[in-house]
Amino acid sequence: MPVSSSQQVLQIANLEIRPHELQVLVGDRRAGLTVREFELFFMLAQRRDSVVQRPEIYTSIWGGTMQRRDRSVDVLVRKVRHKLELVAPEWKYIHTHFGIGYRFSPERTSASGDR
Amino acid sequence: MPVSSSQQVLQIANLEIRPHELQVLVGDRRAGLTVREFELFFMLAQRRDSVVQRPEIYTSIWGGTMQRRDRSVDVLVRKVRHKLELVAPEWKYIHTHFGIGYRFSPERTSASGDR
DNA sequence: GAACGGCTTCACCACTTCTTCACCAACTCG
DNA sequence: CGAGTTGGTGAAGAAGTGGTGAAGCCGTTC
Repeated sequence: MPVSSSQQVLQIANLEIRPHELQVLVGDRRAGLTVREFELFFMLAQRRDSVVQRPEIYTSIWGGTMQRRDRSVDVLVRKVRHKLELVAPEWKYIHTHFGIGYRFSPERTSASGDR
Repeated sequence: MPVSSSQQVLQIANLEIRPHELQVLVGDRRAGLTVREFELFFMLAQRRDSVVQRPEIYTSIWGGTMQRRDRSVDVLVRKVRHKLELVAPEWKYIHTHFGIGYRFSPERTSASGDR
């Protein structure tokens, strides 16, 4: 039977994203994201290289409308970044666009060892 | 006559899994799983290293749709883990992924660093 | 019909994750 | 440069999820 595109495994840069398992892998290492964290990361990854506005991110994950000054998205981004840094220290995936939102674009940083 | 792939004996780590006998062996020791327990274990073992979501496990064993808060899968996992620990105390086979499901990956638990 | 084994359900508890808050750093604009 | 706004971060309480032992149910065996 066919697999919907949202369930297909994504291979981006050094990442393997498995929607069906809610897993993000860097080589043989697991990022260990929670369900919410994965939803955020996957949602951004699907829109690779585009800036996604905060309210849109919020609605996509929590549904409903984001309140002004709600920090839920920021906190979630922080946690995802942290966990990814543990498994891929020399990479940056989520970039901040001040006053707008976030953008997923894998970029290698200037650290030495790649593993 | 030919044997379907799901009936082939699986050799994984220190385990021998015989689908046609519904037996799991560790060396010459039998795990002594019941039919249900074997179904669970075998189903996960066939998907080695992938995270299988709870509702999928449920459907695979009981059929139908898993109710929210249904603990059948958890309890079954508990029993399988227990019986395997009796025959292979220094191994872990079934790993929990919080909020998602379970993953079969044989790992030695004793104090010897490997990664 | 009593004993037994396996399956299901329940309740309690430990642990993980989520949400919110406060404080500080970074950025924008005049 | 200074005021105001936006994002980064750590922490704490709340909420959710899984581990676990045991009781009840059911069919089978003796």
